[in-house]
Parts: sequence; C-alpha cells; structure tokens
Amino acid sequence: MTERKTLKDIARDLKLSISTVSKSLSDSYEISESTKKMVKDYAEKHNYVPNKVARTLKTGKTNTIGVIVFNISNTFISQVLDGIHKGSQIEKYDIIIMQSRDDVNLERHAIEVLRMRGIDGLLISPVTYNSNYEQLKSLQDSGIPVVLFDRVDHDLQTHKVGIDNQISAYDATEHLINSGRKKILHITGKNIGVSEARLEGFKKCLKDHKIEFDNNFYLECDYSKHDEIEDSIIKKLNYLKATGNMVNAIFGATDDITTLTLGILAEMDIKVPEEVSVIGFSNIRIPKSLNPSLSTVVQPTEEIGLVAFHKLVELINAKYPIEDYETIELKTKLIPRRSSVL
Amino acid sequence: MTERKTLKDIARDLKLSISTVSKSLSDSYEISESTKKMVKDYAEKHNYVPNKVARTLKTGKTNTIGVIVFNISNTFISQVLDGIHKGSQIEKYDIIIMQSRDDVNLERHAIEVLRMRGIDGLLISPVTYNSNYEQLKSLQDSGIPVVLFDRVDHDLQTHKVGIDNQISAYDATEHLINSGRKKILHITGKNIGVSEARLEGFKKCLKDHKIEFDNNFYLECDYSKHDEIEDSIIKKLNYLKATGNMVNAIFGATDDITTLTLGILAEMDIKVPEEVSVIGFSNIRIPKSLNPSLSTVVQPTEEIGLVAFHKLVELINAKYPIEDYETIELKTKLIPRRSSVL
DNA sequence: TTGTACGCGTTATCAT
DNA sequence: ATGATAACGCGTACAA
Repeated sequence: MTERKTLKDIARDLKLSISTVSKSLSDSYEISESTKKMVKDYAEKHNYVPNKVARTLKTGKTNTIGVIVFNISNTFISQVLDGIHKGSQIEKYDIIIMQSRDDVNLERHAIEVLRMRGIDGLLISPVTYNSNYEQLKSLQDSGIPVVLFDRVDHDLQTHKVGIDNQISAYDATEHLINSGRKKILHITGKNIGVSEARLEGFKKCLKDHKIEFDNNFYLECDYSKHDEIEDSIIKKLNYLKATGNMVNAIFGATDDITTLTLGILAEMDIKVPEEVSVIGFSNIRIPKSLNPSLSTVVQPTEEIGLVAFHKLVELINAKYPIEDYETIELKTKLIPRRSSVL
Repeated sequence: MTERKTLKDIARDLKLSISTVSKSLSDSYEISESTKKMVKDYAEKHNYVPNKVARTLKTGKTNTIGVIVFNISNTFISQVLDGIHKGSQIEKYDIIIMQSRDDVNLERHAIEVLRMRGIDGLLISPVTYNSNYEQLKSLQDSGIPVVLFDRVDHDLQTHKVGIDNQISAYDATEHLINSGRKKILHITGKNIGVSEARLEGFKKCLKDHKIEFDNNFYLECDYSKHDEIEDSIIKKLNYLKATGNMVNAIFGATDDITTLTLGILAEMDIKVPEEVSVIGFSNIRIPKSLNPSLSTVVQPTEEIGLVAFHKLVELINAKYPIEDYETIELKTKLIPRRSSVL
C-alpha cells in the first residue's frame, strides 16, 4: 500500500523547503525554472496529487456546489442534473447531490449536511412552497448563495430558474379544447411548487373558452407518498366511469403522472386518443416510443440546469451582496403527437 | 452576513478552552454534565455547525464516496444511483457523482478529481474493458477501495456487482425463438463491459437451437457517440429491408438501444410484434406505457446499487487488506409483454 | 474536570 | 530565488 505523497515528502526528498515545492507546483514567478522543472518532474513521477481538503481549509473555497432534488431517478430531474453537470465541467466545480424524496425533514437534513461539509453554493428544487425557508435563509446569510430551480414558488429572495408554467399549461389546455375536448381531467401533485401556476393556466384557459371548472375533474396526488400516485389515478378514473361522468381528455401536470396515466389507460383498455386525449408535461426522452406517442409540453431541462448553475456561480463570484434577484422563466415547447390528435 | 461560528468562537464567548468545547459537543465523559449542557445549548442557539473539512483533514476520513457513471440521466444508471443513495443514507456517507460520458479520458479525469478531493471509496461502472486500469489500481494501492458495478468486465482485482448477463441474454433469446422467430437482430453497444457476455448468451442460445449466427444480424453502436446510435439503427434496418433480408425479431442489449428501436420501428411503420418481435434489457419504469408494451429483461437496478455500496463500505471498514474478492451476479427477471407476444 | 499544545497539508506573508 | 512560519478548524494525547 503506497501512501499519498505530500508537499512535505517531496520537500524532504528533494532537500527543499515546503514552500519552495508549493510555489514550484503552482508555477510561481519567484522560483527558478530549473527548480520548478525538477519539482514538477518529481511530483509527476511519484504521482503527487494535491490534497484538496487541506487547500479548502486554508482558502475557504470548496469548489463544490450542493444540489438538492426530490429524486435523482426522475427523468426530468436527471436531465436537469445533466445540465448542471455540464456547467460544472466548464467552471471546474464538483457537484454533491442530495435527495429530499419530497420530505421536508429530509430536505432540512440535506441542507444541514451540505452546510457542514462546506459548499460554495446551493442549487435546490424545494419540496414545497417555502419549505425550510429559515434554513435556506440562514445559509444565505452565512455567505453561501442559493439558487432555486424548477419549483420556484418560494419566498426566498434569490435568483430562480424555471419555466413559464402558467402559459405552458394554458397552451396545452387550449390544444385539447381545440381538438374538441371539453371534459378535461387535471391531474397534478400536491403543493409541489409548480402545480399552482399550472392549475391557474389551466383554469384561465377553461374560462376563456367559457368552460366551467369542475371539481370532479381535478385530482391532487401526494408526491411524498410516491407509490400511491398510481392507485389514486386508477381510483379517480374508475369513479368517473362508474358515475357516468367520464372525461374525454386528461391533462397531466408532471411527467411521472402523465406516463403513469398512459399505462393505466392502456390497462383499463381505454382508447387513446379516441376515447380520451392525453397531454402532459413530460421530459422522458422517449415520448414517441410511448403508447400512443405522447403529446407533451417539453421543458428545456438541460438548459434549466445550465442556467441555474451559471446564475449560482455568478452569485458565488459576486464581490458585493446582490439585491437585484431575477426570476428566469424559460420557454417550453408544445409537441402534439398521437395521444391528443385523432 | 453572519459568519459561521467555530469552536474557537464558542470557547471565547463561554470563556472555556477549545478542547473543552470540542469534548462537550462530542459528549465526552471527561466533561461535567453542566458544562456540556451549557456548551450544547449555546452551540444550538447560535446554530454552530462543525466544519467537516477540518475534521476530515484531522481524521483522514472524508465520509464521502465517489461514484463514476457514464451518464446520470440514463434510466438504468439513475436507478442504480438511487440504490446507492439509499445505502448512503443508512451508513451516513455523502456521495459525489462524476460522469465519464463513456469517454476514457473524462473517466481518468474524474478519478483524478476524486482522488484529490479525498474519498473513502469509489464505485465505478467503467467506460470499457480495463479502462484506466492503472489509475484504479493506484487508487486501490493508496488505500482507497474500489468496487465495480454494472460493467464488471474489467481486470481490476476487487468486488464486482452485476447481473448474470449471459444467462439473462440466453433466456431472452430463447423467449424469441420459442415464439417462432429465428431471424434475430442483435443490437448492442461497443465494448461496454456487458456486451460481450450478453452476446455470448445470445450466441449460445442460437447454437442450442441449431440456428446459425449471421453477422448481418449484428449491430454494434458506439456509446461514446451517443447521438449517432439512432442513426446507425435506422441505417441497419433500412439495409436489411432493402436487401430483402429483414429480421423478424430484435434483441436490444441495453435500455437506450431498446427504447430507441421501438420508436424507430413505429416511425418506419413496422408492426410490433406482428412483423418484428422486440425484447430488450430495459429499466425504464414505464415499459407498459410503451408502444407496444415492451418485453424486457428487468435488472434489479436499485439492488445493484445497494449491494455495491455495502460491499464498498465493507472494504472501507476492513481492518486488513482483503484478498478474497467476489463477483456478485444478481438475478434478472424476464417479463414478456406485447412487443414479443402475438 | 478542564486546559495546553501539537499536527493534519496547504497557502500566504514575510525574511533571508 | 529560497526558506521559515503562521494560520485555516478540528481532535486528541497529555498536562494540570
């Protein structure tokens, strides 16, 4: 077992002082070319790797940012993470990812862990409206900037990066209405920071088309009990069917909900789009492989991650506290496919 | 902006020594209950959080493990990561994830970064057979254990956690043959550490059924050029069609390949399974929402992550160097659905 | 029961 | 051009 070399080891072996070695490796102008070359060669040969932990302790810069999401294996999230990762490659930041699993307490724990470990900044898609406001605020106050993404419905004063939820929902709803459907079931997640704006867009569209919002055509799923989502959708559809009040269209407010719904409809042998049209927010890469190909509101997932990351780095590097925070709403794209077109 | 409190601050404020404070917070028996209470209360009130960086420098333990995968947003990978995460919650480890993007040089860079930053262990799904063998070996030699998962076709001596690729492929192939298909196109990734065993299982099954392996019915996709995979599949299918040598079944060796293939077949208006049966390795959560519902070899993704993680922790905590490494092959499950059943 | 002093590996300041 | 030394925050052996 070969232990890691340190500056001290090299200094001893080369009969130099630690500081000379340190300066050589960082290519300081104070050191002669010959010495630099000798040190570098020696370091290379014995594959010296600087100890970032020590450097961090000294400089106070961790060169690490924390990311808190509800679930890494969610397709939308994993694509946003991809964007964040791309940014981090350019800016030389490491990424630590923590999951909240849509549980406020786990989210608080994640924030605590990241704070202890030391991060230069935090990207977070919060569990609910204003979840852990105090903790995030305190993190900010201690000099660690925070940027919100995706679920931006939160009172924390900072940059926020999401999409124009209301407009996107409006457009998707209108697409259903224009194809002749008026009995639209709206399925969404409970209090997940985007649901409200999407519902508003949905309602506004109904109103503009003189359709009354029917509370029977509304279902809220509890994201913190992820396994129950499927059941609650099944129950709702069965109920509507049994009461002779079946819808002819479904609006899915998240990608989990939308793809689950498609599978359920297939199992219930309900024809899409003949009997029920479906449109949804979705970011799976395979909507065209779905049954049937799914009409979707596509979010610029990678871009969300990338933009949020750059905004965070901007805050990290800011010399003076920023007061002028902005909320960035990226554009979505409506892609009609077979699930909503007869 | 409120700066972070340190032990020193608390000691000063409470007129105690740093070590008394330190010992109080770690609940040392040496300190009187009253002092401990006072210190803890004060720390709580001023929300003191210990500096993990300093602790790491002192103890040499980072309580962090590194994970290197080719792409976090791949469904299979993100589910494995989920398993790793679950394990880390129990064992109180932090996770740093790096992406290799199926590029040997990026993989090497990731290893370097993790080594600098300091990790207690590494989980890796390597880019190719024996990729960065030297670096991984050297990491091991410096006392950082490494565990391979998923792509375990690598000469590094260590624990490896994957699936019984050969048997799984054999069973999937046999399923196609039993449903009457003999002209089977095998689509796989080039040199990705699982492809070989899966191909072997495939070939063995053909042989056992007295079907000759036809090189025309074999396609290798370059994973490091991910965008080109779709094109190469389309080209292959068109070629087979044009030469009047179309297959009546497709075996997809990875989930990316399989779902892409389904989408392509739909666009080419080739009926599945009437004209072409499809079976594949896949771990998307929605195979039953696919078009048509996809027959799959389901891998125990989360379990792979969990087991690999626990094996790694075992190595980290091992008092003496382990010589007796094991390769764990978890069981897969074949789920026939509409894509392969007439 | 509490305090003193040192070291982890690095960077930075100040001498030589 | 090179070296000595302090400091980052914590844990711990040892002293009081």
